[in-house]
Amino acid sequence: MATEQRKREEEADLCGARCIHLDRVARAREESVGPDLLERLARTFGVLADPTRLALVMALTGGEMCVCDLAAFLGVSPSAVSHQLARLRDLALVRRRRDGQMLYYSLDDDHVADLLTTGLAHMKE
Amino acid sequence: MATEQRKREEEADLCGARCIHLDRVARAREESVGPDLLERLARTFGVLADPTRLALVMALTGGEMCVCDLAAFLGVSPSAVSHQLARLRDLALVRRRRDGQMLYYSLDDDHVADLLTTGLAHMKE
DNA sequence: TCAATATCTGCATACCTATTCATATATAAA
DNA sequence: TTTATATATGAATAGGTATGCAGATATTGA
Repeated sequence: MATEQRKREEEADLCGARCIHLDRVARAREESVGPDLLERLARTFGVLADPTRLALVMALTGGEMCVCDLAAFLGVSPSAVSHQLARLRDLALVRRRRDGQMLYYSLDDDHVADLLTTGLAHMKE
Repeated sequence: MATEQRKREEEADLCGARCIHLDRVARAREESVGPDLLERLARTFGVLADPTRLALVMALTGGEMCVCDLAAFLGVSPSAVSHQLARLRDLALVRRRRDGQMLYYSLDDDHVADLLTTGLAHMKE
């Protein structure tokens, strides 16, 4: 970790920029989160970066739905929806409940809906 | 718009799923946002979907920084940072202020920081 | 006006991802 | 146990994207 920071400082001299405010760069480093958390957070936002999948998540804010409901709503194949749901599950954005042959999906917690409302609030300005 | 919904309903019969809860699908449609807004929102999350660019935005939560500061902090070329900042500007996530030859970037509003904190809160569970 | 610095942008490439198809798994009913 | 339905998953492909490089633009100062 410390070696990586050193490496970055050296590269700073090589990349042609010489106007660096060392204090601000240092503070940004102190406040920065670890690479693993950063990676996971980026993938979480990445899940919301597709219109189809975003519509899927927004639909679930109204309550649980099964895979075929979502496929009908989105106008895509159940297979595509299942792939997308697997990504959402992998990042713990949704959870599922089995009832017979069907699986009902819902949002994992309130944070997910919060992200949508905050994002929408930013649009309206 | 109405024709598009009809099309989706027809496709629902073709894609092999027959367990549809029409009421839930209908409600999801009523509550859904327009495709343009959906597209823009998806691109907004997409901007936050890259670890490097996410680190960039998080750095700006601590105050404004110029391009070379960010390049040094991230360990990438000023060119790459500039490309990324262009995307962030395009979606109004950041704004810039010129002072002489340098451009200082900062977050556009509090929503951006809110997205980060909500996302991080979701990680810690 | 000319040179230097900081930033921007078009192009090319390597990587990532969304979808479809085919197939596998799981549950229910006959 | 066989069949049908609902969902999951691996592989392949097409489209999107992050990056670096080269050149362009903007501001400053001589």
